[in-house]
Amino acid sequence: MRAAITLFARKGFDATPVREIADAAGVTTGALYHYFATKEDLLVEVYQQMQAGQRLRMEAIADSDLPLREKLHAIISDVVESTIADLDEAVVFFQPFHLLSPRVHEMVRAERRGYHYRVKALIEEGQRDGTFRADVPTTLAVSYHFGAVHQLGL
Amino acid sequence: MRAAITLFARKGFDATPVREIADAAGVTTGALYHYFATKEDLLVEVYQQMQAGQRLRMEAIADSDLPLREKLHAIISDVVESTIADLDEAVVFFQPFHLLSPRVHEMVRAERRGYHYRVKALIEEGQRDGTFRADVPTTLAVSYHFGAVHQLGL
Amino acid sequence: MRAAITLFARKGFDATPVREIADAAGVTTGALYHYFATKEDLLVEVYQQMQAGQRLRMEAIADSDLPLREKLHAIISDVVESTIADLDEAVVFFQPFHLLSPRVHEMVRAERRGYHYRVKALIEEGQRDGTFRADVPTTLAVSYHFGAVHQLGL
Amino acid sequence: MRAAITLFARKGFDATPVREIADAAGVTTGALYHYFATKEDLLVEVYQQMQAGQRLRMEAIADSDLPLREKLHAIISDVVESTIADLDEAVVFFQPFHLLSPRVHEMVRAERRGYHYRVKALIEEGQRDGTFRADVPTTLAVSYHFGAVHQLGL
DNA sequence: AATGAATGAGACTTCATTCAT
DNA sequence: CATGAATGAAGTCTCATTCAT
Repeated sequence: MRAAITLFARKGFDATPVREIADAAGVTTGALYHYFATKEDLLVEVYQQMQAGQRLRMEAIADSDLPLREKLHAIISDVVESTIADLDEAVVFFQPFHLLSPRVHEMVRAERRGYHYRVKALIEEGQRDGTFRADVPTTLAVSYHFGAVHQLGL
Repeated sequence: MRAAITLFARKGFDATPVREIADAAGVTTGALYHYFATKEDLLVEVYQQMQAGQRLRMEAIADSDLPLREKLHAIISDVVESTIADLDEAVVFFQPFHLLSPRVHEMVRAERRGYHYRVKALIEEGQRDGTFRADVPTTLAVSYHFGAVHQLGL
Repeated sequence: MRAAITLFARKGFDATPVREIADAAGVTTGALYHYFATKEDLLVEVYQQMQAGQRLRMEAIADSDLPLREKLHAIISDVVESTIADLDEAVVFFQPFHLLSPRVHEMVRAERRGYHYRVKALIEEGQRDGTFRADVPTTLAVSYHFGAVHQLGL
Repeated sequence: MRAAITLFARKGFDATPVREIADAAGVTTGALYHYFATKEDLLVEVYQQMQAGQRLRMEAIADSDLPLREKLHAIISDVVESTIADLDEAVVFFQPFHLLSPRVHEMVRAERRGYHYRVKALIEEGQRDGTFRADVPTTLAVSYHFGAVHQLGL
């Protein structure tokens, strides 16, 4: 999966032959197909692993007892830091996922929805208790900042 | 080129057979190859057309005699509007271009650099004459806002 | 298609690589796939051609104004003769078609049904007008004789 | 071997992966290869088992002290009955064996020859002592009737 | 200029078979 | 004896590109 991430980041999914992934990983294609039924399956598992990691870290922060303002700061920082920490992973992760198979597309969307939903809840909590301004649509705020962050990372 | 944009947006460059573009355009592959030497050439011309349009509109605004603040507003608005006006084009345009061929990559980078350079100049002008705050790195400001805008558009 | 018939007869469908058919036909695999979308498609067309020929000849006899007894004789003779005339074709044709794809299977069954139905009608006509014995189930008679003939041919 | 027969009957030899046979039999491929050196070997043993059974039953009848006419009747009946009793086995058994490996091919031919030889001997005995008509080529009679029977069975 | 059949390299995937454990 | 991961050759099919007409 490491090899796959690196190559998908560098050349894109379609432009990366399975053979090359296998070589980079030091296995034969046969062996690779022993563990991943399909090239797409490999992609799916890569995404799942990345998303699970990101979600877990976010939830740990959200469930902590930091003040709201610091929670949000920590969450955004985590995105920036993890992006920088593994650029290949980030490149794959923030790829226009509508180009990928419908299966991956739907999976990413679902995860993303959950992620945004949780962050939105935090902001709304802040708006209610006066920590944050309440005169801006929450969704817009979320999208705008994440968008900016992602773009910076890449 | 219209057909190519639509298909590249929907399925990605690698996943779009030349044959399909030709069919969608109502020509034969032979005819298509008469005008574009290569599939990649077609992509290059698509990018050039899109970039030329965007740059021209930006420069018209920058060279106008609007007040600085309104110039920047108009430029950003133009990005948002043109994104919305032709989503397929936008999807192709804001694709991670490092995945495309080195040739396209370099072309896009060069154009992008020029575009940012011009916008940065406007901001710096504003910072000098007191229109804008001067305590933020200009580059960061540019990237952050364009990043946010792009992300919103898609 | 000639090349395909020969090879399918000699080695069976599964055991015949597309490459080999193309070579035998003196074309490239690419060209072959230009005309037949799939290896299975090629098989389907081979069957259709064979069945159309056989049915046409049978119907010509059935619609002629020969006496009934001679019609049946001619039909059976035609099966024997065409079997001998092109053994490769016969080998493919009388293969256990349930092993082939469901699509071919169903097509062959449908044709076969039509063929048997026509022959059965002739026999029944003969039974009604006293030309043939009427104390044997028609279906059994048809199956028995065709079975014998096919087996002899192969 | 049971599993193999079922699958060979249903999908054909070439279209049946060893893995699937092993799974159906509830063993691992490794274990299967412990008992059969080759996929083809498995096929050979399947055929041998089927042929041995059929030949033994035939010889028991031929060596009995039934009258000739009843012997032949019993032999044909046995073919019909055993065909019906295990259709999967019959499907494999009456497959166009020239498609199988030369080794199996030759084995089947040899057995078949022996079988036919014995039956032919019975018929000739009957022709000499006047039980059967002697104005038909024996070989043709044998082939014709077995062919019909096989075809009916399948 | 247009056509579209042909090319052939290369992609994904399967599978009989082996072998260290 | 059994396991099942690993091997790698081979198979089907796709597709960018060419070229005679």
